[in-house]
Amino acid sequence: MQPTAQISPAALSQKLADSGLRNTPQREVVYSVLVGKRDHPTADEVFARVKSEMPTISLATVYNCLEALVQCNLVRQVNFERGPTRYCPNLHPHAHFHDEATGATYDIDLPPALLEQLRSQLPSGYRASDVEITFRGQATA
Amino acid sequence: MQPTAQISPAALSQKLADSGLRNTPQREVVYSVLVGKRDHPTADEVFARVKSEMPTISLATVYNCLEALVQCNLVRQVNFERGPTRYCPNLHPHAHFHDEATGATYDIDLPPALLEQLRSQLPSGYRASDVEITFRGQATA
DNA sequence: CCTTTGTTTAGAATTATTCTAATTCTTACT
DNA sequence: AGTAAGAATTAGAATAATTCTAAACAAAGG
Ligand SMILES: [Mn+2]
Ligand SMILES: [Mn+2]
Ligand SMILES: [Zn+2]
Ligand SMILES: [Zn+2]
Repeated sequence: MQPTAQISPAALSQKLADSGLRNTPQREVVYSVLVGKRDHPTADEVFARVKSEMPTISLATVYNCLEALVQCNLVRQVNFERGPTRYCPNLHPHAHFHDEATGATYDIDLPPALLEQLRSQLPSGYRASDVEITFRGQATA
Repeated sequence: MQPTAQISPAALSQKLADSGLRNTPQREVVYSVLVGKRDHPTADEVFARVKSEMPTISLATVYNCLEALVQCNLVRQVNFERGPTRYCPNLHPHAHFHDEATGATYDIDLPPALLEQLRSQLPSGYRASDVEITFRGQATA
């Protein structure tokens, strides 16, 4: 759960450019907030964290920035039931564990072979671009 | 994808009673609509189908009935991203395939051994009461 | 019957998110 | 530099799914 390799501002700009998007101070700070505390915050939580660094930013902009980061594949959206969307900058394929008691979310690494095994369960004709795995329960650690 | 074994009204009543709930005509028709067409309908879709049999039912009641059926474990809720909750009367452990193009949802059976393998990936201290697996992609069948 | 408790219902409220339209910023040309 | 065009930001309104509220209705038990 240690902070992931932060990509450089230049790399961020490049990734955005690859999707036809510009870099902006808002996008940089939203991204840095996400990598700074990888606890799968909601847009509201990101907003609160970003405001302390950039008090004039608006919630709409936070939503826009998050959308931009998702679009250029620097951030993943994570959903539990109908709760607010959460944001995850961990790009390695991984599953999520949602602790029902505390609401905390943990990344769970999965061996690629297991993911392949899962995919292989699909009947022919089903082409999956993505597999999403969520554990729900209680973490006593 | 054939209609699953319909449980009898008596069994439905029993299941409801087990959770301290009564059976009602509304709950029976909501349940029968779900088993009648197992395409993972939303509450709105259930509402539309139920209305043709019971035109006076309200949307609030459909939500209440669905909640009751979920509570007594006759129906599962299924969510894709932030879309409206869908309802599934297939009680066997299974995954879902969500066709991005058509919006259709298919049940995918999984060998219990594979589910066990997934669970075994959890670090000690993580007790999962539930695993949820969703494929996203395109079904050409 | 009468009471209690559960259920249904219509409509209001809530919540997360998206949309709108005005302003500001960047970029690229002249 | 000066200007036009396109992008991004912003505040606030709108939307959509769901839940809540409070009143009416129904069933069950004494
Ligand atoms: Mn939760
Ligand atoms: Mn879809
Ligand atoms: Zn994650
Ligand atoms: Zn299903």
